Amino acid sequence: MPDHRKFNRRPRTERIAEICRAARVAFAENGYEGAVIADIAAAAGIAEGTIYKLFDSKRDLLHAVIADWYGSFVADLDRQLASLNDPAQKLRFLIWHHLTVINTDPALCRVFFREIRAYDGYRGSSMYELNRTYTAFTVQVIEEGVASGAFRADVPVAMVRDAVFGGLEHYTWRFLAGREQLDVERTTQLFWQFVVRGIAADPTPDTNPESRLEAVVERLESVAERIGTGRD
Amino acid sequence: MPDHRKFNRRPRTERIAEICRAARVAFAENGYEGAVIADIAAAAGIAEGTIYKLFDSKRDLLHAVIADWYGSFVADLDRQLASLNDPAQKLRFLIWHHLTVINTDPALCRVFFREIRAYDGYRGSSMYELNRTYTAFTVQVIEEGVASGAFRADVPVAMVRDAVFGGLEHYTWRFLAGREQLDVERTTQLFWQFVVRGIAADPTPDTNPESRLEAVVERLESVAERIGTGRD
DNA sequence: TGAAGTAGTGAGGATCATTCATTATTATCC
DNA sequence: GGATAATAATGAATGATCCTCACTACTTCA
Repeated sequence: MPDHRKFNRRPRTERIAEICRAARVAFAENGYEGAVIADIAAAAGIAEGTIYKLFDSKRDLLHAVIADWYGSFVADLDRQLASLNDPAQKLRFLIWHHLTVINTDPALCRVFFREIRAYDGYRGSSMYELNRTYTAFTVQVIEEGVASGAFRADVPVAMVRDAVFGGLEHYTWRFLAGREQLDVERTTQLFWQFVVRGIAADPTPDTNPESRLEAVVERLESVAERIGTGRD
Repeated sequence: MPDHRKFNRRPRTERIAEICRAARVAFAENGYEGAVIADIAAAAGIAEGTIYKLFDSKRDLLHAVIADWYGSFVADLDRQLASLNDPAQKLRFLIWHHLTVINTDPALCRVFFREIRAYDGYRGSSMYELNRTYTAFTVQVIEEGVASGAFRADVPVAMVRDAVFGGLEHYTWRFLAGREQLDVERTTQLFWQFVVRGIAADPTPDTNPESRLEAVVERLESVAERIGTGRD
């Protein structure tokens, strides 16, 4: 006897999960704008209106999808970090981890970069909190390094955090946008070294003292100039 | 005698300029999505259709607006750079310049970050070329520094470029999004030092007189810094 | 068994970007 | 000066798409 039921009724949480699955595919394939609610509904086997019974808006649906994905890799980050001792090595791991996430799901990363962070209500949203939780690991590791003397005391922690995530994001855009390949290991190594060592040439150990003194005097002069001319 | 002419006919280039002006205001105030073509047309004193006679699409209009703005500060960057000698100082200037642009027109920067770079056809677009021209200055300066021995030979140039622009962008988001104030001078100084020196503790322990002298100068420099940025 | 509660529907409203047939104005040529 | 071509401008209509809402189907529980 065929099932003539017109409505396919499901428990709320399962329906939500089904919709999220369909939405994740749609957002990843077409981006936020390009994804169409009607298509997502069709893919989930329901009517358009049903989505709006469970989500406030298309943006709300996107947030649910991203939160789900984001949570999946934030979860056990602290456990993985705990197995490392050296702050510099921890920082290296965090860079590697971030690149791995990007490499694993570039499409969703792209949507996140484009739609979540720059969106009006971002600060104060749960997405923001989740992102803070994620980047807090990096902040913590840097502070740890400062405390242990491995990193300089005058490191602007928030700025370095943003240089790490902003830098990796920028660098990986050619991978996120085009078809270029991302070499996680190599990129990790290069970026990590840059962050830890900067770009200045290593101070030459045994140059003659006079030239070093000269360099010091030059710096003094520039100090004097700054004081003298005051604010430009 | 009143002018009964129904159409207000203008030369093509002037009309384009008028539309761009109105569009720039609209995009800055409401973002790309939020800006409405009908409103832009009204502000420019024309009918909706006229915009589509001069621009292919809303996105095309956005590109025109951004290109115009972008070009205005890329133009004389090389002239300004030429007045500096030291690669490190040039790098400092580029960071300062970028922060100044952000500080001067945060609304348009926001639209640029959100809409242009992440957009599908970005690579290969004229926007992309313009951006390359802009960031090429940074690449050039870093390469110059490598050649002169001021920067290490193994510096991953493209990566540092992206760390600079990506890092500054990330860092300034709190300013672009909220109402927080951006301290250009201080941010320049901190970020520049981070890029040049990295975050690792200086390897040379202060046993010999010269390095102790250096430490003293560092303290002097930080005094000068405090004096320099002491206002506001 | 019927009433209350919950899940689901899909046509229609609202908002825009975009098109196009048409009209108005200017330039050109005889 | 008038006809004609070229150009500028119009605004109503189109279509895509998010979202609402009055209503229907199913489930549970008294």
